[in-house]
Amino acid sequence: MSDKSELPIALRAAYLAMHRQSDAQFAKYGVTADQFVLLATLSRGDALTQRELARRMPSDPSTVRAMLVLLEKQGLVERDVHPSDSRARTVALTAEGKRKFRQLWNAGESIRTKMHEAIQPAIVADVVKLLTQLATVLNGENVFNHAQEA
Amino acid sequence: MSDKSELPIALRAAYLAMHRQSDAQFAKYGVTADQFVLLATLSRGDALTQRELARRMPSDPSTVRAMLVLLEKQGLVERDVHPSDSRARTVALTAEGKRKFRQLWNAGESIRTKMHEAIQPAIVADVVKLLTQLATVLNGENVFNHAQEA
DNA sequence: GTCATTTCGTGCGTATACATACGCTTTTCG
DNA sequence: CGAAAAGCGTATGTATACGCACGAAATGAC
Repeated sequence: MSDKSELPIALRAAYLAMHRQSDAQFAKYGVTADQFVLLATLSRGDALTQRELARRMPSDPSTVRAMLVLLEKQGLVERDVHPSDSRARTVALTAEGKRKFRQLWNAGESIRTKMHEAIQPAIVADVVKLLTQLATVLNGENVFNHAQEA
Repeated sequence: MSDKSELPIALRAAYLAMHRQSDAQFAKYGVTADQFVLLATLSRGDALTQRELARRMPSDPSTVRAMLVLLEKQGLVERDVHPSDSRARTVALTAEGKRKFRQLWNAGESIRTKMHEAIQPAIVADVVKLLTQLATVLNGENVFNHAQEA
């Protein structure tokens, strides 16, 4: 209880449960839970570079590349050369990608609803803030001061 | 905000941050974050079948098998035939596995501490309960009644 | 007792997650 | 201007995560 092991365990169990359910739900539409995350990220900021897309997911650039290759084959995303930076490539949803994402969004509603059933509505915002702080602290930047790091 | 997308996003971000930090921390000892989870689970219930081990992690049996093969090569776990069920195999930590786990536990202390810095001590137990409920609901069993499922 | 069902471990295939190294541009700075 | 540094995408390798199918053993139904 005070061995501090419960929080990591519970976080892992919750995430894996969500991921599994999402995969199962989205499988009917031929995409994975993580592909959904990518499509959702794109739908909220079109024409991102692969790097920026990876940063926002958040995920690894080389992972994102592999996902983009698959999604491109499915015709859901499109990659073009960056207008000003010839190193970079911009990524955007295709028309079909946007359509598919709307479908997926609806298909995922039951999962989002389930998750909100587990938490009292009044504290959902607090939980979100808390999880975000958890991520922030773990990623190294102290919440209270952005100062020195060993 | 009320589109219910923030909670899944925050949960994902928090878990991935924890996983990355754990991997980085444990890499010095030649094991991964997930291998640590497996070793920890074994240390709390020795001589489990592979199935039971997978159930407790929680993880997929075929994933666990792959991990066991690697850990066996490292001499951290040992598999024997089950005394009464010749289909099953029991898994247990070796002496070196126990030693290694103690090392890993200490190495992980900074991460557990970091996580607890992000959450007020008074509500840690609530957060754990909440995450556990999240997992329970997602895994299908309603929290309030264990009744009919479509 | 026999046979259908369930359960256990395994093997295979696909998709993520990440580290690392590499080639190529862009930017920076002397 | 020109060399060094940093940034972007790519390719490869390892470890998870999971579904699915298989053979073998245990369990149930009758």
